[in-house]
Amino acid sequence: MKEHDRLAKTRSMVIDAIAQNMHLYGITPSAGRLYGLLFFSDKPLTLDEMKEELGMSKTSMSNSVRSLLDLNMVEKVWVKGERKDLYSIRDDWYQVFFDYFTIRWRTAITMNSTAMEKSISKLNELIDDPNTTEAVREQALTDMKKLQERLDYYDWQNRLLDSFETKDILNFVPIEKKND
Amino acid sequence: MKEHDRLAKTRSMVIDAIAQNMHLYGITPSAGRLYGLLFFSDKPLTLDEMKEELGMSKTSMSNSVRSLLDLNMVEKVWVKGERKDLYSIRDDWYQVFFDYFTIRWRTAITMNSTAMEKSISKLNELIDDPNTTEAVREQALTDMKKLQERLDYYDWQNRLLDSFETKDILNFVPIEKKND
DNA sequence: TATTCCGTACAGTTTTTTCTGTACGTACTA
DNA sequence: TAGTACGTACAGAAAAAACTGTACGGAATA
Repeated sequence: MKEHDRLAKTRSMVIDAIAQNMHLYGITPSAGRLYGLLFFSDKPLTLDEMKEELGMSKTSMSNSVRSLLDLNMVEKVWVKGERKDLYSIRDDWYQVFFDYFTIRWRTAITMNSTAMEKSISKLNELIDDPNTTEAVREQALTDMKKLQERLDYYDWQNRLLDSFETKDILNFVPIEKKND
Repeated sequence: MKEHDRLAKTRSMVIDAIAQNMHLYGITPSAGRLYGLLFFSDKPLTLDEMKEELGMSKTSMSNSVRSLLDLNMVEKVWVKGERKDLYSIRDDWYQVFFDYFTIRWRTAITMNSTAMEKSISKLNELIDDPNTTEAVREQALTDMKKLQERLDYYDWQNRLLDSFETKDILNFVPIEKKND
């Protein structure tokens, strides 16, 4: 069985690396290991198989799978005559990469933008209020300028994310590398 | 003091949003709050001022500042005749954004690529070994193909990151939005 | 040189997150 | 309809992370 060990060791080295870096996607190392397992698996796996393979509880597998599903990194597969749910890795890496930004970054940018727009509106009220002292009005104007700059930046980020979502970015950075 | 409260409330709303979304950069909410504080501060702050403002320990401030420094989100400022270290936010947002990918993503991609290249090399040995059974050889070939595909994907990511690092991306997604 | 002040390493505590086992709702089977 | 199998909600346990106070090394001051 020496040769199987060599194969397994090779796999686990890669899985370790993947698991360790999965935090970039907000995924725990455990879910990262699961992802690595699915990466090498040539057939979809059930929760019980995962549990068996990783020596963890079924509940953990269920949760990990969900977090991977949320990011479209994994998909549920239907297999005729199989009662259990089956999951396999989604192998269009580029789409997964783009989805991550659409799902996580877009949300964050929107949240921040919304808060800042609300804030700007409140600051405007404050500035227009005749009872506001000059010192406060000045401060409000300074804050508003900062917020406005930041909103411009978020607008840029949104446009970058647009190019991900539409895959336009691939015109600029093509999948096939230029042969030069 | 009603007007100061309104100003403060407006700020804290924005700071909350920032703090909450800072996890995208692998920054804790606490460090995120600090970042928000520095965002609005019109002068560099000392650790003691931060500690005072956020009601946390100086040690925490020290750690938070370091994590922000690591990502180039904050910079140490020298002020004549001041013994304490002063820190202010780096306000070239775009650069900060690019730096994040250079610092965190590039590292991760390199780690994964290295592991996979090593793995491929081991698999090649296994394939060349005359003692290897046919079943294992086949499996090794399958694994190798997967790893090779993944390496191509990492190469694409690296090229995307190159365009960030060189700021070439700004030719594709310009800071100034087109007026259409 | 002695003294004071500053930032951080370190160890211990608190808080948060992750993981597990049990229990339950739903869907398939007989 | 009763029984079985599956996935997940929930509560508690274990592990990890964040936070604090103390103590120390190094730099500025006197």
